[in-house]
Amino acid sequence: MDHHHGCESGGDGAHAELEALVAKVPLFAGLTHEQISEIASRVRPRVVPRNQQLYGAGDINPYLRIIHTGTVKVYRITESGHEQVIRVLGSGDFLGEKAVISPSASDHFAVTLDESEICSLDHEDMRSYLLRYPSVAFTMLETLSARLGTTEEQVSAMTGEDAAGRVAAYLVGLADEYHRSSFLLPISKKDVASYLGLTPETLSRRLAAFEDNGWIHLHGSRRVDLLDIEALRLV
Amino acid sequence: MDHHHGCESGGDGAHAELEALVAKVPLFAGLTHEQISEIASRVRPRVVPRNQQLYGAGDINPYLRIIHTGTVKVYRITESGHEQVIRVLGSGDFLGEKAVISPSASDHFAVTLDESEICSLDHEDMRSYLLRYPSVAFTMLETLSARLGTTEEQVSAMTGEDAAGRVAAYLVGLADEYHRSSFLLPISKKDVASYLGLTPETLSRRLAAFEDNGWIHLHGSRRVDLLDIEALRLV
DNA sequence: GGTCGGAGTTGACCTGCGTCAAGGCGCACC
DNA sequence: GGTGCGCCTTGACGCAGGTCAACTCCGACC
Repeated sequence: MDHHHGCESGGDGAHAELEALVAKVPLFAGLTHEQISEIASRVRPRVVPRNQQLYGAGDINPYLRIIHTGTVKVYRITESGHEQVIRVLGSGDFLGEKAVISPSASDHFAVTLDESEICSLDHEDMRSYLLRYPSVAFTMLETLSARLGTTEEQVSAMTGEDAAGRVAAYLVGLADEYHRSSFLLPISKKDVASYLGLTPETLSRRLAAFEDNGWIHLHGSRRVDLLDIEALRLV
Repeated sequence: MDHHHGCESGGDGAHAELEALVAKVPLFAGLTHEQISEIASRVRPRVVPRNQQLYGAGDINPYLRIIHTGTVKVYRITESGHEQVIRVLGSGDFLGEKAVISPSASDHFAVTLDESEICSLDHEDMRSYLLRYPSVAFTMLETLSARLGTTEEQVSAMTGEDAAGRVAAYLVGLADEYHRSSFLLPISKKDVASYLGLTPETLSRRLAAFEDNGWIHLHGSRRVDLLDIEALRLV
């Protein structure tokens, strides 16, 4: 199997591959071939190993990063040392936009969960695309607006739903996203717990209770089968 | 005292006033006089009484709204009936951008807390400004990015800090924002409690405890004097 | 300025979830 | 394929904060 990742540097062939990669990024959908080509020529592709920190709190992160393959976890650490998972990004998603929009030290961390192909774009370049290509800015607005909606939902779930409700809603949400009732958790249970604002112990107990009720079935440490989605929807 | 609100309809004088008003909106900062004038001619100004709902969950809210004066509370209601205050907007802020960016039924509510001057902009018009005037899109990106940061902080505070910590951080945040240690709460204590993910009872108890400690002084139902900001910063 | 309703306060109670602790186990890396 | 670390689970326990209830009080509106 020829591992010829598009994100590696090289000659003209590599550039053509890069263009194909950039063309697939939602953020750049709707641009002309020439515009794609311009962007591709300024992009810095890289294969990042698993568990690599992309940037941390306090860093002046100088790049907008686009994930081609792999998964990235974004989290913060509160003063009291508590780790809070903010969101998990996958193929086609971008991160580091905050520094592009308003340069400042980051207040959160980003780390790869799998080996990932990630392209980096310089701030100045990205700003110029935002100002010159309205569709890029508009797509970014769509994304940020959607993220804001998700995060707001996270807030209201934290106080409006109890542990069981949040866990059930999370599982049903995954099933909806994947269009099936059996799936692998995208992140470790520890991280799921953090994302839901719970301790791992509480998550474990709720899942065990769901399994006792015959609503779900757990397999290994990642696989989840939803047996009674309706019951889960009713919390 | 001549109450000649700029946001009322009328002849050319009113249009000039409208332009002045639009020119002051951060979202439109950096536009030329002509561009401002174009926007002003499409804007629908209105004086909205206190406690008026601007839109509710389920509505297809057809306008981007810009607040010239007054205060607007944005909140959601969870399935379990819990009210969660998401944010409070004031002079110069806008709301309803979500529907402009991705038309869909709203999932939250917006209500005025004071009599407010609010201008409405049609979706289609706003979209055209976003696509034609990059600075408008960029400013909106700045705003959404800042809101996202605030909301993410809300999330981590919910699970990372206890009630006292959240209340203290909120008070210190207000003092920073107003640059003084004595101020009026921008919203009712009930709404503050909701914003912080607490019950009114718990908020009341924490404030009482702070007062017992000599850290703050409460006056009437809205005035707060911070007597020992350092103690509050240490939770 | 009166009056009425909702906001705020205070108290008592109780429970859900965090904390601490200990043990098993899976998975990643060697 | 071994092995060891860190994830996951299970149990016991305590308490922060939610709930219910009763009362006060402010302030909006007439």
